[in-house]
Amino acid sequence: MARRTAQRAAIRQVLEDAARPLSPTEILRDAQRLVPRLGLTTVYRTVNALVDERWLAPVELPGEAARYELAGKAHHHHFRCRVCDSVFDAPGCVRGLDVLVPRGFVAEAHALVIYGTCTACSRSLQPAQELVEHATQA
Amino acid sequence: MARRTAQRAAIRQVLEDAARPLSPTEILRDAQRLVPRLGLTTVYRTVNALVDERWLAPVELPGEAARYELAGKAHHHHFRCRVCDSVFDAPGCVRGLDVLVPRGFVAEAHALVIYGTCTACSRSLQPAQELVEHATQA
DNA sequence: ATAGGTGCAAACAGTTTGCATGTAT
DNA sequence: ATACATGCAAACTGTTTGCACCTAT
Repeated sequence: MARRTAQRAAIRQVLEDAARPLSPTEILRDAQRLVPRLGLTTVYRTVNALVDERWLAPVELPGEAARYELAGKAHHHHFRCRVCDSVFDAPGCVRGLDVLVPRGFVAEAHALVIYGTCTACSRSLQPAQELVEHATQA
Repeated sequence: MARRTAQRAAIRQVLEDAARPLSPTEILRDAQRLVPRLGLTTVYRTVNALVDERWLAPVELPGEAARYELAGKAHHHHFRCRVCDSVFDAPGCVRGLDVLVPRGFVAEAHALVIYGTCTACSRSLQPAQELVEHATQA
């Protein structure tokens, strides 16, 4: 990461502006508005480099592509909307995780993902669900 | 899953005997002791079928291949050993997850993975770590 | 006899790497 | 000028699919 290039600036910009963790393809899509010729390879290479230098933190999710967010945030977890597939930060943590750790095991870290419906999708889902039920009954 | 075949019997056997969730390759390795000609394709197909008919439950992990365990267990979570990469059940759950859910979001499910060192690896790690420190200092 | 199952090889998706070209320094 | 960065295409890994052969029913 020795040079200042347009693509790197664009990628950093996108991640700084992001309200939530982004996947490589999301980063590509957003950053291409700034640098249209940007390739997915460069996104991967840059993101990996930014993770290595601790500017980014990977947000890994069960059975899915990792998302990336700015490093250095306070300990938190993530919420994944099942409708729009977006991932959001869920600030805070819970106590008493120790009771889950089997005897003799040593816990060092944990990852928690909450699945559900985000605000925007809850709103637009209401009418959609009615339609589905309607269609199913008909 | 209409027919009773040697490979399916072997796969089921392995999963019934397993003390912890297994990945497709782990299933293959173990089941090949019973049916040497077994192929990975069949493991995938069978596992997927068993998940469809709710005999198996997938255990999906951040950034890793899914493991599979018998369905119908009580709600629980998982512990992943960073030394041997095995996954273990972590019985129980924690309360108070709701506080993490952003306002307006609707939570439906959650997944929790605890990372650390399992009993067996904690034991064998002690001498190994000393070796590492020794080597590093030297 | 025949529908269903198996295994190989090929297809696939997501990610990484090799290499020739381009560009910040 | 030159080392570093980019983008394409090819390689790779884990998983799925097509197809000819096999086998439980």
